[in-house]
Amino acid sequence: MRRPTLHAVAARAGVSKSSVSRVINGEPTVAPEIRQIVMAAVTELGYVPNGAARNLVTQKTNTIAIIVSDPPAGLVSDDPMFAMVVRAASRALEAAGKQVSLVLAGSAESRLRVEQYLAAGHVDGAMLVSMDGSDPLPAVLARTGLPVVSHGRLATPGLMPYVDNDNVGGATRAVQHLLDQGRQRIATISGPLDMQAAQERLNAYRQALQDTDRRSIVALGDFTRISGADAMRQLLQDDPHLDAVFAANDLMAIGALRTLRESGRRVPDDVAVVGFDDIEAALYTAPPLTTVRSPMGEQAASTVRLLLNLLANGSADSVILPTELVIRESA
Amino acid sequence: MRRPTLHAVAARAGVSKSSVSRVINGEPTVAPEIRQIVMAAVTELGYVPNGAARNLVTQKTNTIAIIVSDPPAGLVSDDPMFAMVVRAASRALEAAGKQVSLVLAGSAESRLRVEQYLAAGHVDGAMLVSMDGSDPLPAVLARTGLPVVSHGRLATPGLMPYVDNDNVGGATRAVQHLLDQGRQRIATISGPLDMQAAQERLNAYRQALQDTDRRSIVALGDFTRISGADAMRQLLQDDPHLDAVFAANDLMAIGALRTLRESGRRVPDDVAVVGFDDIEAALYTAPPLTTVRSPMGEQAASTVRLLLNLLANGSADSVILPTELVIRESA
DNA sequence: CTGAAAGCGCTTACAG
DNA sequence: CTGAAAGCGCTTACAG
Repeated sequence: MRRPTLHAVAARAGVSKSSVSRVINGEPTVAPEIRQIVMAAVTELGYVPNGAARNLVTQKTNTIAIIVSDPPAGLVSDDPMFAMVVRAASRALEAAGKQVSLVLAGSAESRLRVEQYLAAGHVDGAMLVSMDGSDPLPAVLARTGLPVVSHGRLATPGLMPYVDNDNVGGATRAVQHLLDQGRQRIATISGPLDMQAAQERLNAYRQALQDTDRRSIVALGDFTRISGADAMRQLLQDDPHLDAVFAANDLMAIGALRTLRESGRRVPDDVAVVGFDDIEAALYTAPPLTTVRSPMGEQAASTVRLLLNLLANGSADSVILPTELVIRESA
Repeated sequence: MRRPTLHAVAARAGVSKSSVSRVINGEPTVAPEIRQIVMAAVTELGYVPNGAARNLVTQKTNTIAIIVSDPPAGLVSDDPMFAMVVRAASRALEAAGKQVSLVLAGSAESRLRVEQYLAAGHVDGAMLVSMDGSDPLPAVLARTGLPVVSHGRLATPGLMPYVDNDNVGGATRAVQHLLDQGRQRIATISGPLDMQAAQERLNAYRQALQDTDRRSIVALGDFTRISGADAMRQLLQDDPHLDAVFAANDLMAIGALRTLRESGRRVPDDVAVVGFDDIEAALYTAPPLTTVRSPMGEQAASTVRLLLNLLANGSADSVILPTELVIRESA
C-alpha cells in the first residue's frame, strides 16, 4: 500500500491531473464544482503531494539551511546562543512556511559535504551562524550564487549581508563603566581571536584603556565557562592586584566568577566583573552579573527576522544592532 | 547558466547517462577507462547530482527529522538540553551521511504542518525530543509507518522505542542522600507534570519520603530557572523551616539557589539543594551543585548514537540509562 | 560492461 | 475553465 499519487486522486475524482494539481495549489481558475469533488477525493485518499517530485519540477525546495559552526574539539557544547538562535530561526522560518535544514560546519571534510549539499539544490538559501574567521565556507557559499546571510559579521567583508551587535560600542561602554568606578587594573578575558566578535571586543577594550594611562592585561579564552575560569586564574597570577575584569562573553564571566570565589576575592568589592551578551544565566550568578545586553541574544526572535528579511529581499544592507549596559551587582 | 545535468556530463564525456550515473554512484561494474573520462567531465563541469531528482526516483531522501517540542509560550529558551541533544544528534547523523531537518513541534497548527511534512516523504525517519505527554504528535507519527524513535520516554507506552534516563532511580538516590544527611523537611520542585520525566521524578520523591515518616512538600515549576526561583519562594512561605530541596532539574535548582541566597539562607548549612541532569552550569553555581548525572546530558553523543541505532535497525527495544549521584557542595 | 528506454510524481505552457 | 502532453533530472531493469 503505497501513498496515493496525483494520478490516483484524478482517477478517483474523475478529472485530469492538471485539475487536481490546480486545486492542490490553490489556483483561482478552477470551477467550484471541480474543487469540491477533488477535495473530497483528496481527503478520502489522504493524499499529500510528494515533496521530491514537486521540488524537481518547480526547481525550489522551500527550505532554508541554518549552518552553524561546530566546535572542532568534538566536545558537545551547551552554548546558550546556539539554542537561542537556532530556535528563533526555526520558528521564524516555520512561521514563513519554510522548512529548516540544520547543518553543522566544522571539519574540512564536513565543509565539502556542506558545499555539495547546497550545490545539490537541497535548499533555497542559507543562514550562517557565528562562523569563525578562519573558515573558508562563507566565501565558498557566497560564490555559489545562493542567497546567504550571516548571523554575526564575517572576517572577510562584503561576502554577504549580516546582522551583528555593536561589539565595539558595547565593549567600550563596559570598560568605561569600570573606569568610572575608579578601577585601576582592568583586565580582560578575550574570546577566540579567529572570531570577529572576539576581535572587536578586545580591540575596544584596548582602545578604551589606551585613552587612560592604564595598561592592558589580557588572557585568552574560547567563549566557554571553563576557559573563563582558567583565564581568570592566569590573570590573578599575572597581576594579583587587579581590581576589574571585562570578560568578552557571559559564559567566560561565569567561569571567572568561580575562580574569583575560589581565590577568596569578593565581587565586586575586590574585583569587579562585567560580561557580554546578557544571557539568562547572568541573572542567576552570585552576585548577579553586570553585562552588555546583546540584542542578538535577548531579542533573538526579531534579530533573526531581520536576517531572514535580508535573505528574502536579496538585500545587501547589513545591520548593526545597538547594545546596552545592564548594571547589576558584579560591577 | 544553469547547473550542469547528468545529460551534460554524458555529452561531454561521450558516454551514456547510465554510465555517468554508475560512476557517480560508485557502482563496481564500470570500466576504469570510462570511469576516468567521466570523472574528468564531472570535475570539469563542476557537476553535482540534483537532490530532488534523486530523491524522486530512489524514493528516499537520506534525511532524518529531529522533532523538538517547542515551548508554546513563545518565549525563546536557552535550555542547555536543547543545545546538547540537537548538536549531538546532528553530528551523529552527519557522520552517518544523513542530512538533518529540524522541526519544531508546538501549536496544533504546527502539528498539522509536521504531519504533512513527514507524509510528503521529505524524510526517511524521525527522532522526537522531549515531547510532552499531552502532545498527540507521537501517536500520529507512529501511525504513519515511518521509523521513529523518542529521546525521552513518552506518556503513551508502546508507540515507538525510546532512550531515557533512569529517572526513578536517580530521584530516589537524590532524596536518599538528603535523608542520609538527616534532613527533616525535604521539599521538591517538580517539573511540568505533562512531561514524563517530571512525573517520574516527583513520584520517586514521594515514594522515598513515604518510606520515612516525613511529609511531601511540593511546588510546581516548568523546568526553567525562573520557575525554580518562584517555586522556592513558594516553598519557603509554605514551610520556613524546610532544610532541603530536591529540584527536578538543574535549571530550577539554579533558580532555587538564587531565592535561597536572597532570603539569607546558607546552602548547604541551612538548606541543602540537589538538582537533576548535571548540566555544565552545575559546576559553576555557588556553591557547586550536587545533582543526579543524566547520561542523556553528560553523554549526549553516545545516547544519541544509541537512539539512531534503534532507528536504523527498526528495533523495538527501548533502553533506560543508569544515573549517578554527583556529590558536590550544595548537599 | 554499456546504452536505450521507461518511469519516479509532480507542474506548466499550450490548445481547446 | 479543463485536459493532453511535455518535461524536471535522475535511476534502474532490460537487452545486448
